[in-house]
Parts: sequence; structure tokens; C-alpha cells
Amino acid sequence: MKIKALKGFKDIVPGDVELWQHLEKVARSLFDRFNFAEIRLPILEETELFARSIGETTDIVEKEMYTFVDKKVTMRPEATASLLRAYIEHGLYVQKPVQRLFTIGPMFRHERPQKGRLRQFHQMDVEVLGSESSRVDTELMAMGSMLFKELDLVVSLEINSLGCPACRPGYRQELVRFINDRIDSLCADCKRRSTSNPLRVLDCKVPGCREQMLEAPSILEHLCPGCKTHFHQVQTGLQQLGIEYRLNKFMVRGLDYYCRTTFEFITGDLGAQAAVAAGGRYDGLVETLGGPKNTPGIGFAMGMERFILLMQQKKESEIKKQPVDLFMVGLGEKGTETGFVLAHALRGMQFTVAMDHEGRSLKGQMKQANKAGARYVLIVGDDELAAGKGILRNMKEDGQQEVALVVEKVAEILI
RNA sequence: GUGGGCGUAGCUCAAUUGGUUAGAGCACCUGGUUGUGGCCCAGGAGGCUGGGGGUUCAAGUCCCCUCGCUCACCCCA
Repeated sequence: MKIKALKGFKDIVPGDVELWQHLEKVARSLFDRFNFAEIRLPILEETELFARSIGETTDIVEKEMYTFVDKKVTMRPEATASLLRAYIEHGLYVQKPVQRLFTIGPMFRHERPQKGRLRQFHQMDVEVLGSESSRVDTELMAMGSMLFKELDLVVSLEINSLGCPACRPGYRQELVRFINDRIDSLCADCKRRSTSNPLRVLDCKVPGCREQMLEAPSILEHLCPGCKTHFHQVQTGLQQLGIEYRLNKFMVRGLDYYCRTTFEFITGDLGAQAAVAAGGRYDGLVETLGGPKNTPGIGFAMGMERFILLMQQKKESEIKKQPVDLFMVGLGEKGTETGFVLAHALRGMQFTVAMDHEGRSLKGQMKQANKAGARYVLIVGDDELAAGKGILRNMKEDGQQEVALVVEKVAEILI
């Protein structure tokens, strides 16, 4: 019986990994320009952390977490909870009142895999803690937007506001009334949602439900003055930065902690998965997790697998790996030995050097060099040893010259 | 958890309505006269046809079970 990777767990093999590296490189550069600091977080946390932050009754907590029941620990299904835990644990709010942090890594949810959805998947997560400013909301969306642009991906931005504990309950009541008036024409799932999570009825995909909900009251018309102003400023900011967006009053969030601004970067190219990145504001969460009162927060997560799928869909998405500067060809015991030592020295001087250790013929080694995409080949055999000079062949230009078998001399030409 | 589609070499796919030792391309290895890559040519290696059972003189092909992959629902990045 062959052992295979678990369902929903994937290897990222050479050939694919280059695209991942490219994504991370572009993203890190961007996060840096927006003045975010990296934080690295553990994968295991107390189960309690996720139950409290994500919400006891969400699908994630109820049935999708990888939990070691006996040890009461869980593999993180998302990053925000861990990040806030670390923020509180280390008193980061004391060092600097506004923290701008990002983290990159694997998340785990026991779901049935499908396109753009795995059990171990990877997210890049960005959070700003300690600022209520609408500029932060705008800036985060602008950064997301810039990332897609720099990766040459086309997605659209949708935004909404979910209100706050002051205005949402009133809206919720009105929505429930609206839903109950037509409960009979809604799907079974929506009937269930009408009591458990009425806001979710808004983004049901069943056409019948959509039609029924078309005239549903909008949260945007029920925002309290504070939320209303805040959301207005967010939009003004987006306009000032020339960020295109669309208002989507049906957009809600799956995690309990969100309030006010929520947003999604969506695409139609990933099958059933529309959201490539999504997030929003969560002003009460830090306090809920035992942190200081009145610590606002906002953040969003980017699904890396989804980015990769989009990047792969583009024809010209070939990312080349680092070229090999030199392929060392050794002939005979002595020549191979000399080449081996030279190769090591050159690597110490920052050159990328490849060498074959399978005792192939000169022709065989030349083929390997060609496949490796080597810029140069250095041939060292008995004749070369006798003369103290190796043959350095330029593989791109088809010329070759003699070079003294001294590291510095070879390095001079490789530069 | 529920439903649909699909399982033949590392990859992409063939195999005449069940019929010899299951083939091809790509990739891989070795050669094409002494020590020079790419293109070309020749040769080689690589499959218990996902697994198990059944029908039959005969099964990759038909039937049943099982496992896996995949897409979708739910939910979500």
C-alpha cells in the first residue's frame, strides 16, 4: 500500500514552487512599502481561542477544525485569532499604539476539497490594530488592489458595511421581519438561517431566495451616525486613490467578529470560489480575547492557492528559477576532484554552481549542463590539469576559452 | 455530511462493438567511434490497466463492491 498525501493536503513541487516564491516576493515587497511588520505565529493554539473569536456556532468551529480533543488544542483555521492573541500576550499595544502586522502560512480546515479549496491552505494575512481611522480601511483595500495589479491579475473589489453593536441589532430585527413575511418561498437552508444567522440569507445563492431578498432592507440605510460617517469616508478615500469598487449590500461575513467595513476581492475565474481575498473591521475582538478595551482592528486574508490558480491561468506565467552560473565538468578522478574543490570555492563567492556526480561522459555532462540552463561550463580533465588551465565554455554564445584553474580567475569571467 | 464526473507508464492520452507478449508522444537513461550541450537518429528502462470479487474459453473493455481523484452543494480565502 503506497502512502499518499492526505485528502486536501498538497505538495508544492519544483516547477510549481517558483510561482509561490514569486507571489511571496511581490507581496512581501508590497507589505514592506506599506510599512507592515512580519509576525510569525504558531500553528497550534488552545481550542478556546478560536471558539471565542470566530464564534461557537460558525461552521468552522462547529465541524471544520482539526482538534486534538485530549489536549484541547487546535490547528489554526485562520490567522487573525492567533495574531491578536500574540498582540495581547506581548503587550504590543504598549510599545506602539497602532500596530501594522502581516503573517504568511498554512491554515487548516476539515472541509471537502474542491477547486481553490484545500484542507491545508495558505493565507497571507494583514492586520492593523489600534486605529479606528477610515483611512486604514481605505489603505488596506488600496494595498490589496495594488497587489493584484503588480501580479497582473484582474479582480474586482466589493465593499459593504455591517454596522456595529449599536445599529446592527435594530437592522437585524427588521431583516428578520422581512424574512418571516416570505419564509415559505425561501429554501430550506434559508429557513434555518432565518433564526441562526439571518444576515446569511442575504447572500444565499439559490435564485428563488435571491429574488425574494432583492427588496430586503439594506444595512446601509440603518447605520448609526458613527458607522455612516465612517463608511462614507472609506468610500471617499477609495475615490481619492482611484480605486474602483462596487457597493454590495448583500455581502456578509462568515466569521462572527466582523463589524463596519467588510470587503472582498472577487473573481469569476475560480469556479465556485469567488473570493480571492476578504476581510473587514473587527473593533470589539481584541477586548473579547482579553485585550485592552476599545482597541479597534481591521484586516484581511488572501488565499494563496487562489492567487496561484489565477496566476497559472495566464499563459505567460512562467517564472524562471535562478539560472546556474557555472556547470562544472570533471573528467577522470583527478579532474573531477579539482573541479569539485573549485565548485565549492565558487559557491562561497555567491555563484550558483552545479555539478554531476554520476560519472557521466563528457557528452553526458554537457547535456546535464544544457538542461540546467548553465551560462558557462568549465571542463577540467587530465589535459587541463597538465596545462593548469581549464576550458571555460560560454553556453549561450557558443564560444570557449582557456582559463587558469584558480578560483579568482574563473570568478572574474563569471561576473 | 450529500450529489455528479473520472481512474491505463512520471505527465498527456491510445488500445477495432470482450480476442495474441497493453501502445504512442513528452520526460528519463545509454549510444551515434578516443574529450563538447541544443536539432536529428538508434536503442533502453518504465504499467499486477487504483484495489478486490464476479461473468466468460478469453476482461483495460461487462457487472458488483471498495479506495482514490475531481467538480458542485453547505461553508469559506
